[in-house]
This record gives sequence, C-alpha cells and structure tokens, in this order.
Amino acid sequence: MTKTQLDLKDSNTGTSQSTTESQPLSSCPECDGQIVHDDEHGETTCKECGLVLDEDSIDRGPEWRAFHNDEKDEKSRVGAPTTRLMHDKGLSTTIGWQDKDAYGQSISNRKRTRLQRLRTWDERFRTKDAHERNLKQALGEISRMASALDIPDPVRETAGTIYRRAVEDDLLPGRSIEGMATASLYAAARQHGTPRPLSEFAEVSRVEKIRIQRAYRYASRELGLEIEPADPLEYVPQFASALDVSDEAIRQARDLLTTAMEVGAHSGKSPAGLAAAAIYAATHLTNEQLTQETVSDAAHVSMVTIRNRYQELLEVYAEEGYA
DNA sequence: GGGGTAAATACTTGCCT
DNA sequence: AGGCAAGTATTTACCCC
Repeated sequence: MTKTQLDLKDSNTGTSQSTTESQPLSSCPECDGQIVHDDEHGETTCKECGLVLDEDSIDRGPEWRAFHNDEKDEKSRVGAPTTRLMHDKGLSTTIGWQDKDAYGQSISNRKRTRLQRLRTWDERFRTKDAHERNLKQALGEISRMASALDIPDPVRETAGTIYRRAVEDDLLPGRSIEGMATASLYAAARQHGTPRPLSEFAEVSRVEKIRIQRAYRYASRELGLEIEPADPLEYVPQFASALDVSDEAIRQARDLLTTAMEVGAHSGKSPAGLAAAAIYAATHLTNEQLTQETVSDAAHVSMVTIRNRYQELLEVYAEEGYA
C-alpha cells in the first residue's frame, strides 16, 4: 500500500494524486458508513460497522508470522512481486532461453534439442486457452501505450485489473481487444485521479477514439467502475499537503465544502475543482493568500475553474450565516 | 496578481434507427 | 446495438484593472 503511494508520487508527470489508504468506494449498505479498501489484507470493509463486503482480492501481506520487526523485514521478502501486467501475474516458471545449466556451463547438443522441445510445449501450455491468450495480448498493449504516454506503473496495474475483470465478465465477445485495453487504461488513469484526455489515448492506440469511448462506457456501466472519489473532501488533505497550508486553513476548507454540499451547490461540478477552490478560499480567509496559479498547478485544475467555484463557495457560505 | 469573457474541447446523456 | 446530437462543465486564450 505505502509502496503504491510512493510510486505514484515519485513517478513523473507531476501528477501526484495518490490513492490514500482509504479509497472510498461508496457507502455501506448497513449503516451508511464509509467503505474502505485494505490492500494489504485484501478486504473491503465498512469503516463504521466493520461489515466485510469483499474479501476475495489478493492478500499481499507476508505469508509468514513475524515476532519482531527485523524478522518481518526479512521474511516478507519471498520472491518477485506479482504483477497484473503479465497474463499469469508473473508467477509461472519460465524456461530460460540460454542453453546453460545451473552452473552457467553450456550444455550438450542432445540436451539442447530436448530443451528446445520443452520450451515449445511450455509456451503452448502457458497460453493455452483463449482467455489467457487474450489477456497476454491486451496486457502487452496496455504496457506499450502506458510507456508511450508516460503513465506510472500503479496505473498500469489498475488497468490490468480492469481489463481482467472485463474478460472475466465476458464483456469481450464482439468487441476489439485493443479497444477494451485502451479503455481500461483510460479508466485506470481516471481512477488514480490523473485523467488524460481521450484523444491522447487515441493517438497511441490502434483503434479510433469512438471505439475506445464506447468500450469505456460499456465497461464502466457493466463493471460499475468507481470513478474517482465523488467527494470533494477526499481531495482536501492531498492538495493541502502539496501546498503546505495550515491546519486552520484545512479546517476552513472543509467547512466551506460541507456547507456547499448541504445546499447542494456541488452537484455536477468536478470534485477536484471544488476542493481546489475551497483551499484557495480558505487561505484567503486565514490570511495565507495563496495565488490562484499556485493552487491551480497543485490541483491540476484551471485558474478559471477555481475562480468560478470559489465565488460560489463564498456565496453559499455567507448565506448560511457564519461569515 | 485578480478578474472577466468567448470560443474550443471533453464528457455524458438521451433519443433514434 | 450502435450512431448521432444536444447539453453541461472545463479549459484555452486574450483582455482589462
């Protein structure tokens, strides 16, 4: 989990939106509490009542018990990390291409031909059924496009997951692999809060824009993809730390947002824009006076949007009494 | 810097075949 | 199912104070 966060931040593009430990999905059917996903233990639970909604995902925690910290560090290193970018999650054994034995010595002719036959069969078995072959091609395609667009690894992983789900739900028949692969990547970028215009994907993809759009729409409906936190409050801590604002201002920003949401002034507006505007407005109310440009850069929202939003925010805030 | 506006663009939705 | 068109929000570009 922490690793994912770091990767996101470190990796270029300046888009440092990180999925924090509590990735909100929606609200709990039992008590309306916040739903959080715990990657380390592969559980999706309600923060309030502890209801477990999904526990089937992969547990990435160490499979050892550890009795003190050092031991934990040692024992949790057990092999390469799994990746969703390979059709078999990088778990299968591969037969090396070099004709060397375990000691690095070249091997005899007879053994070499035998090894060659093994490789052939190994390949055949590994990519046997249609789904696997499908995945293999699509994931390769996702990697290729992600590289071309400088998209960080965690996003690629997400794209892989989305694609995998699409295949599992039989969404592919009648649709192009390429289209769905591109759509997955597009969706993943959005989920990570670093959306790229569809046209960028269209440039590196082998399918036209509308194909991607269609596939995306289809997938997001059928899979119920959760696109970014719909709650502006989720963005506040993130922007705040990027901009280094005071706790006072953060509190103020939250206040602005909650009052705006009570009135319903937020519907239809982009949550990121609202959060950015709230931060901007808050720093003015607390005499920190960040410029619109600074906030705009950090939040990846245009100055114009911040202008429009923050005026609205102040308006409802004034109306609701407290000034 | 803050603030405004018009035109362009991104994305969604609803309607039609 | 898929294609088209309209509608909304956001961005870009340019201007003024």
